[in-house]
Amino acid sequence: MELDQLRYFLQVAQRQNFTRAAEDLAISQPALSRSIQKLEEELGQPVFERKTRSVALTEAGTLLQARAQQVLTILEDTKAEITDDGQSGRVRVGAIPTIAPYFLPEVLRQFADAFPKATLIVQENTTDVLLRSCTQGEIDLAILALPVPAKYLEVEELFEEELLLVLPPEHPLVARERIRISDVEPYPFVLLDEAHCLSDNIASFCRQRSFQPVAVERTSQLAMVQELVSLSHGVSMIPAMARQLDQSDRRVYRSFTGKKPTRTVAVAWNPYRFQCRLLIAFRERLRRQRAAAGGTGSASAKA
Amino acid sequence: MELDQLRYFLQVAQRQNFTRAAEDLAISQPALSRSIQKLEEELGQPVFERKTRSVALTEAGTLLQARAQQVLTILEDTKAEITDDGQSGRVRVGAIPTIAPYFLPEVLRQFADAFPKATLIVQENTTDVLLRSCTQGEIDLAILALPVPAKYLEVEELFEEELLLVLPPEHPLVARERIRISDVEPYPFVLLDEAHCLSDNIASFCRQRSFQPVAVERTSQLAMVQELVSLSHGVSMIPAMARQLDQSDRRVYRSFTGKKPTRTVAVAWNPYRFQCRLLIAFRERLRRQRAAAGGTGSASAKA
DNA sequence: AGCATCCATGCACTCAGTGCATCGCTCCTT
DNA sequence: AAGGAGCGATGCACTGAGTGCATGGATGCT
Repeated sequence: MELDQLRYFLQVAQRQNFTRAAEDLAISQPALSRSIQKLEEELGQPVFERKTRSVALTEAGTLLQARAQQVLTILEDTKAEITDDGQSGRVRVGAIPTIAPYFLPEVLRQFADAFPKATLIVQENTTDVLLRSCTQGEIDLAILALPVPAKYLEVEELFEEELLLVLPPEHPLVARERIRISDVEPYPFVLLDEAHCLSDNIASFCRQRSFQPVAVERTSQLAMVQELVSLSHGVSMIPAMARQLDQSDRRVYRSFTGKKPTRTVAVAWNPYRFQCRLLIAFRERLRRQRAAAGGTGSASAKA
Repeated sequence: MELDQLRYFLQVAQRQNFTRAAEDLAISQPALSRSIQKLEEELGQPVFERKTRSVALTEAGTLLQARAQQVLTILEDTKAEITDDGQSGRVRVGAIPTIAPYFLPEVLRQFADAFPKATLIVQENTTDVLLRSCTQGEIDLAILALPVPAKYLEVEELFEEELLLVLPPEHPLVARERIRISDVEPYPFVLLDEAHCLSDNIASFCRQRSFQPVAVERTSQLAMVQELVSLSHGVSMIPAMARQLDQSDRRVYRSFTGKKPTRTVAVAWNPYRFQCRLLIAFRERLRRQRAAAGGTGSASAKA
């Protein structure tokens, strides 16, 4: 049994397809086939069930997948731990799409300046994918919004951030001095796909006020939501950090009067993995950024 | 990093010597040197400190040793778990020298009959070595006498066994109807090396009766103790199971009157490792043997 | 029926890992 | 002080495991 075999195996298991996995691994498909064959020969039974259009893990394969993952993570962490000089290394950050472009760039810039030898890798994905990646050691930490449904992960809250009402310029509510959450109930919403946790945050906040926002349209990007609001397709709620970067005058942001809707931004990581000094430094920077981001966010909301 | 490199590394770490390790691994010394060099190159620092007469682990090496051990054990167990058919496989048994030749052969014979496809490997060693081997996954279970000073190991008592007094035929105590433990205090003892736990068992038992046995001679084998007793070098105490196999009439065995000295035979194993069906079957056989061995032991003691 | 997709197999090649011979260093012995 | 033994490192040549290319064989889609 060789480590390459295990890496190959894991890729095939993930892709459920030899050809694609071979491409990912930058080897030829025959080489991959033979490598897996050899592994199966050694184990005395197949790890994949070859179906006509794809492959599936056998029982043995499922067991091997967990252990192979574990072994490779241990070795990777060991290597990191030994070579940890606090300066060079790799930090793989995951963030949800409604945070990434608004919060990360400044942190990344500062971090890259402070640690020029470090390699930063950013992955943008939905909460569930990020948490799985974090658990499996594919990323080192994830920046997302509460709630975080994950056992075995350490979660630290960074800051609470206001969700602002965004309106088309000609919307009747624009003229209002004070807007309460109940005031928006009659108006249709533009929301993100259900995969995005921001939709959950908004729905959850509305539910507390006993109404369900009616989505007339669902998009996959926050920028698209903003554009659709400008075109009067509906109203929406946008995190303060996204409002910061919005230079357009084709929409208007308003802070709610009374109890304001918020989301809490947090960082999650796998405490069972080795935490190199670079990682600890990165989390420290996230905490420092917290004050800044949270502060600006609120300030802007009041403006 | 390759698994072979880790295996090589562990062997060198254990032997503290490249040449010997190479012999163990059945590769040439240059090949081993280069393999380690490559490993060190990948880690960016040496794992061994080359001293003139031997090599020692560096800090990085110490860390790597633990992880490499862990990884190889996981993989070995995974393989065992996948290929576990309850019939074939390998069982590595360790036993202390004062149990091995008297208790194991019958168990091994029965087990080999019941599981002809299984491979049995027996290692005879002192308690501390066996426990370390068990923890590190070098053996699957260890048969020894209580107490077992090991955290992280599961211990199951098998049976309690009487320690018999063994005397030269012309010894004054031979004529006695009843011999109490205090009666042997004046006589010099022939004992095993201090490395053997039987010496501890005997010393501990005597200490409870407020005396320290005086050893005139120390040997490394129980058979040698028996022979020296025959030659009137002293008296000794011998486990009942060893008396069973002793056909000689050049020494006499006596059971103590009153509280009899005993030792408790137990089996220990590493519960964090995969327990293949063969292993479970082996332990089951040990338990069954318990009745037989314990029974015969006591019966003989009374005779 | 024809085509696309997917994994397995035949064949030739390359280079990483190995063994042999030897070097260089240190320590021990006389 | 000199010679020898022990130990790891290095030069060099070789071999075979792993790889890529081309292709086969099976299945499903249109």
